[in-house]
Amino acid sequence: MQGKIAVKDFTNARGYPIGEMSRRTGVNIETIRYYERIGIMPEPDRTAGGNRQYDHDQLKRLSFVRRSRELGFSLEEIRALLEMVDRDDFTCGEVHALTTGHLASVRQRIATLRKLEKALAGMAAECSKGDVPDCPIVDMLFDAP
Amino acid sequence: MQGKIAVKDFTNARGYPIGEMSRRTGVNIETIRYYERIGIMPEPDRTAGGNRQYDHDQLKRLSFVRRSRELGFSLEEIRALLEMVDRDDFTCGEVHALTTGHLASVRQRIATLRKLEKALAGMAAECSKGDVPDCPIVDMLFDAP
DNA sequence: CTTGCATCTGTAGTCACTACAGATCGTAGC
DNA sequence: GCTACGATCTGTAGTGACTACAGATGCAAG
Repeated sequence: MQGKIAVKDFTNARGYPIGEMSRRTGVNIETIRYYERIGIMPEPDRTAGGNRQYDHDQLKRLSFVRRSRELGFSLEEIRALLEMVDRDDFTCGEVHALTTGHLASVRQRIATLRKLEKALAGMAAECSKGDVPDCPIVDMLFDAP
Repeated sequence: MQGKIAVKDFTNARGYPIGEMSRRTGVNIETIRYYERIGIMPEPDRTAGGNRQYDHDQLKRLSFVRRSRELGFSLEEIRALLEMVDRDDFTCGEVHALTTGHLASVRQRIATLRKLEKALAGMAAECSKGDVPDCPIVDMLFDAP
C-alpha cells in the first residue's frame, strides 16, 4: 500500500522529538525543557541515546499550556488548572472561578494602562515638539507635586 | 531666633540620608541603591562613616525617576531621558518622540489585553459553573484548533 | 564513515526590583 | 564615655517566564 514516504511521519511511530513538539505547538524548545524542569510538563520517555520522545497526550498538554499562556494565565494558574485536570475530579465551577479571577486581573491591568494612556497623551499634547530646550514634559516629570 | 528643634530638618543641612530620600519619594531604599548600581542615580557623597548623603538635586532626580516609572517608562527610556537632561542640550522634540513612542506601546498593550478580555469573557459565559466535570473552558484549552 | 543538523546538560542573562544575612554607623539617653 | 537600638552598609540570591549561549553528544542520510 505505501511506498517510501518523503516527509517524516510521527503520528503513529515512536513519538515526537522535542523539535517536532516545538514546531507543532509554537513553543520554543528551550521553553519546553524549562516547563519540564519546573514540573509543568512531565518527564518524557527517552531514546536509547537520551533524546526526549513525546507522545500525543503530551502534545495536547503542551498545546493547553500554550493556549493558556496566550490568554495571559500565569504558569502558577496553569499549574492549578493542570492539577485539577490531572486529579480528574475538577468541576466546571472551579475552572470558572479561576478564569473569572484571571479576567478580573486583566480588567484591572487595562484600567491601569488606560490611566497611563490618558496621562501620556495629555502630556504629549501640551508639548510644542519644537527645537527648543524648554519642555513641558520634562518640567512635569521634574516638578510635579 | 531658633531654639531647639523637635523634628529633624534636613532642608539646609548636611544632606538627606537614604531613608529620608525613600520617605520623600516613595522609592524603596533597596531600589535607590539599585538605581545607583545601574547608573540611573549618581554616587552620592558619604559621611565619614560611609553612609550615603544626598542633596536636593538628587532628590529631584529620584522623583523624576519615580514619576517616570509610574507612567510606565522603562528604566532604559528613563536613562535616555536623563541623558538628554544631563547633556543639557535636549530639545522638546526629542522628548516628545520618546513619549509618543512609549504611548504607542501602551496603546498596543491595551489592545492586546482587550482581546484577552473578550476571549476570557466569552469562555466564562459559556461555562455552566456547575458541579459537573465537563467544562467547556477546559475543552477549549485542550482542543481548540 | 563522514557530514551536519538535532538534541543534550548546565549555566547565566533578561527586567525591575525585593529580600535577606551579617556587619557597621550614628545618635539619644545615661 | 558607654550602651542600646535603629539606620545603613555590602553582597548575594530570589522573583517570573523565559532566552541564550557553550560544549558535548545523538541520529540519520549519503
